[in-house]
Formats: sequence, structure tokens, C-alpha cells
Amino acid sequence: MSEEKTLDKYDRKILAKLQEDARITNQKLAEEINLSPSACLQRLRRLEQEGYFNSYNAKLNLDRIARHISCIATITLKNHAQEDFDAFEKMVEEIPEIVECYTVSGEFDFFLKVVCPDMAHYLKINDQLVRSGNYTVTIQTHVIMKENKAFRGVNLESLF
Amino acid sequence: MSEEKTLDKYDRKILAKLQEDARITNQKLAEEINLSPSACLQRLRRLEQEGYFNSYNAKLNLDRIARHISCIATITLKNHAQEDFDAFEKMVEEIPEIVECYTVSGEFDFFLKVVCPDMAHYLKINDQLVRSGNYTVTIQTHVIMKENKAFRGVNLESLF
DNA sequence: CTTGAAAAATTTAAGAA
DNA sequence: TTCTTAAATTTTTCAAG
Repeated sequence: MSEEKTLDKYDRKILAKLQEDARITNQKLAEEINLSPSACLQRLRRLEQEGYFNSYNAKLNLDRIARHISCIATITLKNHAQEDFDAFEKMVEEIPEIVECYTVSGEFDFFLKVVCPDMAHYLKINDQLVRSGNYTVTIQTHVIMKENKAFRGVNLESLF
Repeated sequence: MSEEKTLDKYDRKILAKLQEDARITNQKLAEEINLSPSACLQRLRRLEQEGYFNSYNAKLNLDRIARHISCIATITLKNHAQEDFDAFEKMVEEIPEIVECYTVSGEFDFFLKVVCPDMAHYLKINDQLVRSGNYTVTIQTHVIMKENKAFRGVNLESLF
């Protein structure tokens, strides 16, 4: 089987490099970590096979592409039965403008990130979240005014 | 110059596909959008040149890689002079465990996402944010218990 | 845009450390 | 095992049309 070995320094470098640049060629990757291309490719395929990568995504420069607003919403459900959570999560899944959703501890139940063409559009989604279903929610909206630090991967050094 | 033309349907498909799979080969990409490989590559290079992509990132399956916790923190500065914002943003920039930071409207000034090996480590960062500098902040921490929807790009359909 | 040829990268297979 | 080398395949890139 191909399971549960610890990651050595080459594996970690491969993970780190691909976080930074998912479109790097295997050949450049191999060169940067001092392995032959075929050994590097073999490791990459093994890591992929074993589920170390969730996805490879291009991050678009939305400002260049279309007028839009991004919001972070905090959500508090009125009732906390499992079915209330399930219903809310199902709704979230079906709304494509909601690009991220987390269940959290503390004052709120969920954090959402929503990307919309404009505020009118956002308000429709807000209404949909508040009214649809038989659960009741409290929503606080925070418009993103500046992205000070965009997600470009975690610092693996600080996790090992 | 190579500026300010509107995106046609091929361009949009290229952007959408690369959001979904940043490591797709140009050949497969060309096939999926019904263009010849060379025409497709020419468009991709032009889009890159014109700044439509911010980055290409592999999303790691952190659960598979190392024990860790992720938190969302809401931040409120006590003083709102420009220098207070600048000082806080500078500190955020220097802490690698902070993987995202947004300036927002509403009740809070910032949202942070933080990835740490454990809660003890998180508390150190919390202290660093509260004490360092001559600004004062209020921090509320929300531990992420479940990632209901991971970011895999925006729905371009809803923006056009 | 397309074709088609040259250059580069990926993938596979054989064998060494 | 995991690596390296080297050959076969595939992809990328470039030059015309």
C-alpha cells in the first residue's frame, strides 16, 4: 500500500513550491529541489495519489475582470438543532455567490464570504438566507474594503 | 498596447477553467473550449501578461499533513488614525501564521484567518497582536470547526 | 485563427546506489 | 526502496499563411 509514511524534506519542498506556483513545470520544480525530473514527478504523483492536494486553483484578479463587491457575513442561527444546521448548509451549497463558508465556535455559527456584482444582488442573497427554509438567522454584513493579505498557502515551516 | 479589450467567451472559459484546475495542460484546455492549442496558448499568455491572474496556488489537504487549528479573528482598533491602521497592517504582514487579512466596514476593522499548530501557538500570536505596537486592539477569536465550502474560485457567470 | 515543424517537458522503462 | 539515465511520447512554442 501507499499510505502513512512521513513526509521527508523533498516532499515538503514539493508541497511548498506548488502552493506558491501551481503551474511550475516538473522540470523547474525538480531543479529547485535538487532532484532529477523523473524522481520529482514520481513523488508529485504519489503525493497527489495519497490526497495531499485538495485542488489547484488560479487566483483571478477580479478587479481587472468585472465590477463587483465582496462581503464577509457572520451568521447566527436562532435554533441550533442539527436539522437547522443542515438546512443552512444546504442553502449555502446552492448559492454560487457564496465562495467560502466555515462553521465556527464563539458568538457566531458561520462565517461566509460572498462575491457579487453589486449591493442589490447581495441583498437578494441576504434575503434568501434569512427567509428561505424554516430556520431563522441573524446576519451581519461586512463589506471588504481592502485585501491586506491574500491567501497564498500556509507557512509549512510553522506547522512542522 | 495590449490593454482594455473586453473578454470574449473564450477568454472567460480560460479564466473559469484555470480557476477549477490550474495545472490543466494547454492542450486539454484548448480541447475543452474548442480552440486550437496554439490559439489557446496565445490567449492564456495574453491574459497572464495583462494581469488577469494574481497567482496559481495548490490547495493542500492540511489534515493529511500536520496537526493544526485554523481560526478566524475579528479585530477592532481602539484608535482609528491612519498610523494605527498602518502599524496593524505591518504587523499582520510579518506574521506568517496569518494567511489572510481584510479591512472591512461595520462593527470590526479587520478579519484575519490564522493557521497554527495548536492553541498555545495561537495565543502567542494573539498576544503579539494585542501588545506590540502602540495601538490597542480588541480581538474575538472563532475556531474553525468545519469548512463547509472551500474557496475554489468565483462563479464568473454571476459577475457578467 | 490555423497548420506544421522545432524545442521543451512529461512519462516510461531499465538498471544503479 | 528511491534514485538516475535515457528513450519514447506528449506538450509547448514559434513561424508562416
